[in-house]
Amino acid sequence: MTRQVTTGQGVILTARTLFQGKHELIELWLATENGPIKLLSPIESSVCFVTQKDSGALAAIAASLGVSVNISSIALNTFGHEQVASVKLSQSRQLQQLRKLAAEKGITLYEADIKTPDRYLMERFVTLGVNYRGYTTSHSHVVEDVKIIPAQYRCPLHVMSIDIECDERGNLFSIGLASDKCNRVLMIGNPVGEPVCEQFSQPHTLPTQGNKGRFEYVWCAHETDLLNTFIQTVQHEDPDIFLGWNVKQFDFPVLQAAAQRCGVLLTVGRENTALDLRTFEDNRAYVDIPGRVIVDGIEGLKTMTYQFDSYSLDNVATQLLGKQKLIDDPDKLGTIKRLFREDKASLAEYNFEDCQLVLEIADKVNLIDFLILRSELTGMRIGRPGGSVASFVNLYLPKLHRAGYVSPNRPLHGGLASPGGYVMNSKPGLYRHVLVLDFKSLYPSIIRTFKIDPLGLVEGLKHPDNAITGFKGAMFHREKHFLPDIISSLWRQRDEAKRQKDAARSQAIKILMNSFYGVLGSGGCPFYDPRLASSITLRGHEIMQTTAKWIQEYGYDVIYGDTDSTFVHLAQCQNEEEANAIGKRLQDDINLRWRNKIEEEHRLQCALEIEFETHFSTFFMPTIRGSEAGSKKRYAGVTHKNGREQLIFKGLENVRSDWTQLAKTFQEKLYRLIFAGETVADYISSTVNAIRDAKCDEQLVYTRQLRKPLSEYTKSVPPHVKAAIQGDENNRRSGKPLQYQKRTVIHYVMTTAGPQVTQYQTHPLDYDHYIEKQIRPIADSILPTIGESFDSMASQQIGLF
DNA sequence: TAGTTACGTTCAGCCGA
DNA sequence: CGGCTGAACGTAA
Repeated sequence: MTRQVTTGQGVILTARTLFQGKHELIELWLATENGPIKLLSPIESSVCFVTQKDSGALAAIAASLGVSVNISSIALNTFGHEQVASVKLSQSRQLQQLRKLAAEKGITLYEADIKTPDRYLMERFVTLGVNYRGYTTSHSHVVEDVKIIPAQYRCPLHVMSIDIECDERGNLFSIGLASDKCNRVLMIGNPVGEPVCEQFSQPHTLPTQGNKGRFEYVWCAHETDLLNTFIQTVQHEDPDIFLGWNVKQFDFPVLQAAAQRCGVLLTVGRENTALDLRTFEDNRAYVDIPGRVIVDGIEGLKTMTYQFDSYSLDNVATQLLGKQKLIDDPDKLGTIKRLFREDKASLAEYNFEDCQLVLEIADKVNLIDFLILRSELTGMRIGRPGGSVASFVNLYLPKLHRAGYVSPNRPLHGGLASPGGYVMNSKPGLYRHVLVLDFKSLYPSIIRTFKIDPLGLVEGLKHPDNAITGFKGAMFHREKHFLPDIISSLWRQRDEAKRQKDAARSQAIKILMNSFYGVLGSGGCPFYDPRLASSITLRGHEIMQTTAKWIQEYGYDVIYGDTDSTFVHLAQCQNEEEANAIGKRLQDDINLRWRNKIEEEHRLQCALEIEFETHFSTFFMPTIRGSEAGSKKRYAGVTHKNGREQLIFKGLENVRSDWTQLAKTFQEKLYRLIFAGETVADYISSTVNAIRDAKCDEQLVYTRQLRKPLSEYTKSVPPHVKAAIQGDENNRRSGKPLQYQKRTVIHYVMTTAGPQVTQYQTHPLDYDHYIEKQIRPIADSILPTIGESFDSMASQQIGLF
């Protein structure tokens, strides 16, 4: 067999370790403009480190386990300045065994938790795009003995949206697939309007068209047929990315269970490899498909920092696209089962619609672009959610090795606490003309300016004469550091992305920059050190307090501030133009003063930047309930954006998902009236009347999360838990599946018999409860500022009952 | 298959009247 | 019954 040298470029879709007898291989699947390519690269050994003083003892432990290791000295040190030796194992699977026994004998291994493919890629600085060089043999798409280096490379990826329909036991009804090239619903049953016919167990023979020809039907005789048809379709269409809604936790696990039941191997991976599903005790599932990325829309939106009250597809589609799903009913499962029995055309429509909605949502927010950019920046694989710590390690570790250190291990018990942001006491009241000045990306700018960095801390403590003083005893070396430069580079890239109006790139960079502080303050990060986190946050305290002092010296009143923002009341101000001018001047003055101060006191270049961001023409800062003191993290105000008046709520009931719609609407209208200087007595009394007259019943539903399993509410039983217990009691009695045992959302109302889930409400709504608990507190928090009270205004009504 | 702390509100549940 | 404390939740940044 002749081996031919081949080279090329691609983007990494999946990476894993393969075991071929005694040999280990890295397998990378790439997407290229000429189709998928599989790269194979032999790994000689997997590496971790041990201090040289422990290396003899470790060798003895390895020998006792029969593990063959190669321990050799290397010019690297721990952060504690101990010399280390590299530990090479030919069988990486034995590493955890070795680590465990070593730990029992008090020997620490370093970097033993880094997965082989991750190390392979990070040591080569490869994130997403690669140039490869290797050899092809019989299969032109397989390249062996590969060498890779990073490349700026992109090619289009083929995204296929997938959604399944099934009953509560996971018996499959249909599988919907949607992409640029393939729009199909695979359905168990017979063609719509056709008589029952055995021959339709042969799929693909007669695709009929769905509504308006948007998709084809493929009829399947039974579950096994459906699964095989699904596998054939996937292999034929060969997508790079599967996209779905909760697809990792639901669709693929259900498909896998069905496949096992039917004795089918779910060979949906490239080269007909099988899907790999691992489930854990807490019911979480991890799915891998060799050669294909799996993107969950929900995880993706969360990674992009989108937030929704509910992540149901219906709700997110409504919020983002302004659409409704075909079926929006409380008994969704019942409807789906009925449609499967009686109206398969409608079920197919519904199934396909969901596939399309996910594609549209992904399109709308540029999800795939974002994930690709994130992968390029961090080295996380495209479909991987979270991974802030792993991203940091990916970026930092290879640089650290080149500076002569190995990574420390993460603290055993989560590490010590470290202070967070500075929140100023507020001055409560109703104001005209309040400015908000924000430090842009405060924590990243502090890291940049004051050279906060794990290596910098080690080197700074070693050479305090050439270091910047931090907090909690920290010293940071003036030159030896990585993070400040990583942030500076990201900052430049972000400015460039903004200039090119590349929102996805700008967003991906911002999220990455902002994750660095969180990572350094997390006990889950190997570089965690309270001196790092505190040197960021406590510098933030100093900056906030000094800024507020300066503003007050100019003669303006600082009424509040939180972490990176300062609220300034302009008592003498007459109009918006004047306010804007003052805001601009404050911004420029403060920036100049910080530049000078940091140059003078620290001989550092200031990267801090304050920005005049908002002018509230009217602003309300409440007191803490039942107190004279000003509140924190709760306020409301009116801004003017593009000539349009906008009422903004922060932290108040209006933006809280656990208050009723009644309360939110009431608060918004009440504030509008008060801000406009109008009377409120009529509005309040009419609202109270309307509640008692049963005119607001639809708005009285409470929505709340059950954030842990129902059985774990042992210390107290709050209302939503009471409702959940009673709801599932009803379910149990009527033989229905239990709804509230796991973490979930609950909708309930307050009745004269206490909290009840909406589904099983037996008693009348307790209107007094809603007036006292949803209306009164909202009125009470703002009425005193206009010299009124809820009791005096609602007294006529209350007197009547 | 590990980003953070700070904060306010409501309610349950306990204690002592 | 009121007063107090802590659990639970959701939020700001």
